[in-house]
Amino acid sequence: MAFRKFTSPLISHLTVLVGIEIEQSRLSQCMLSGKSLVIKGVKSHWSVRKGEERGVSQKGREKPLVSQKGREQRCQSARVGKAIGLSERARKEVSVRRGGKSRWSARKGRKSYWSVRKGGVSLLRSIKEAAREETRIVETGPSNNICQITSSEILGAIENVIQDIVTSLARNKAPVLTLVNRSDWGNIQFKDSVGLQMISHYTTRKIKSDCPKSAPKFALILKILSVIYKMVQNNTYATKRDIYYSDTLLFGSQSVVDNIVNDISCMLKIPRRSLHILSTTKGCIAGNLSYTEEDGTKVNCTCSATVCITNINIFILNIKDVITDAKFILIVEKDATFQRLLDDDFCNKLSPCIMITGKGVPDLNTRLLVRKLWDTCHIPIFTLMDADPHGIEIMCIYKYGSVSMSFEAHHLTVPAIRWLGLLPSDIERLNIRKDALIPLTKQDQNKLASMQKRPYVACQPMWKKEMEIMAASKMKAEIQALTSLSSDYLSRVYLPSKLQFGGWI
DNA sequence: GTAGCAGGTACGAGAGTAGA
DNA sequence: TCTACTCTCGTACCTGCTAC
Repeated sequence: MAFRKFTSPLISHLTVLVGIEIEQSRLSQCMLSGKSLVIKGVKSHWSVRKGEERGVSQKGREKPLVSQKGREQRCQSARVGKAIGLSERARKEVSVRRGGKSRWSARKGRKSYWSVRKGGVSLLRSIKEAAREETRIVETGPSNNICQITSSEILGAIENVIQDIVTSLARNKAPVLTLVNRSDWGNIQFKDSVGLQMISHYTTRKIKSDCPKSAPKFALILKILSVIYKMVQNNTYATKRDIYYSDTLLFGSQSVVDNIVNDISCMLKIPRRSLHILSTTKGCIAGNLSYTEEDGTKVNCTCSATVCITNINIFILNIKDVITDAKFILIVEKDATFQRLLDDDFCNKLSPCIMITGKGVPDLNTRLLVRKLWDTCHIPIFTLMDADPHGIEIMCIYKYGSVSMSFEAHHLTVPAIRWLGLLPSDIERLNIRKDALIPLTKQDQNKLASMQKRPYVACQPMWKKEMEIMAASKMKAEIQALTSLSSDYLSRVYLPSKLQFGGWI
């Protein structure tokens, strides 16, 4: 009786939150017998398993949970925007660049940074050497196989969480959810071959259902778990934004949903994409690359007279038949620079290559794609970032991952990535005008100082030196600062020189 | 055509708060 | 008082809409 008295109202509340109808009479039997929970009212994951055996319908994937129209509009507008070529800002930049006087000829005769290196090696040779170096690095790393998690495993993991909650209720204990401290550097270790990685004995935090402070979060976690459960069952997809808009009053703000989704992903040890939560297309790719998507669609990113830019979507992980003659991959921080290099036909002019931009901080899809291409092609990957603390930060996210997503580092990082530019030492070496530079703000300086303390900086003495140069000069520079030298200095001089003479660190 | 704003993807740091 | 946790704010990048 005591069991029923305690569990009935709570289970009722719980089932409303979770959206899963649990047969109470069977539940109590399960509690006593230790058998699995009986869940009804929604399609059992067993039927999903059977569906998997029959083959999952593509149609289901094309029918997300909510806001399908809105997402399609966003993706469509992005496609159209890219297809027409330059963005508004990029066009503005081009107009500003007109009239820029080249200073390259003026620098002829001055002792060059490059001349210090004994005899310039050819582009192909230096790149091949770099590739061999990267291969040696990755060989020491862990397996690169990205495991695919089945729907039944995901549903099972969620059911285990619910079962633990119900078991606590049955024992007259307030249910508690245990989450990993994702933002704690103490839970992170640095491995040169992987990047930032979560340690096995990480610290956790408790989300108690009987504590006024954490109870709302406890409920929201269950709510989102139920959303994920249904999406996995029905093979539908949604963005975090979609989930937020499904009940804005309940969630309050998008950041609440963002945090909980990441917490759930970390708690279940299941990547976010496997939870059927995807991101709006953000990254773009162009260059010497073609592949076949999971549904058989052939995608050609090859740059030619008509620029072809492909948006990076959630299904990038399942691409096959990757064909490329590219000698290297160039990751560009900003979309404006990406567009400018496409205008200059950089992908074909120098040597066939692939260009990728994550438009600032990269989303998961872009990071997955970089990793996928690295695993598939084994060609050198270089980054072109602003010479400021945020540029370095973004590069580190590609190379070593982020703290909060360290539990997925194996699938997202490429430690072999090299910093091609814009290096703080380039600012003085190229004699970039002072008025093209920007003073470091106090926040920039704080960020730089905190980054210098990070574990991966210790094993990158060249990076450390560049950071020290930036800290000492108290100045930063955007990639666009190179246009103060000449309008096409970046694609005509800077990048070819860097690639030819191995100007990366 | 341009500027401003809202909203989208990320990230981290630090202040504030509640509980032990 | 200390610790753990949450929330806010700031950074980067972008697009789309609206008013002028």
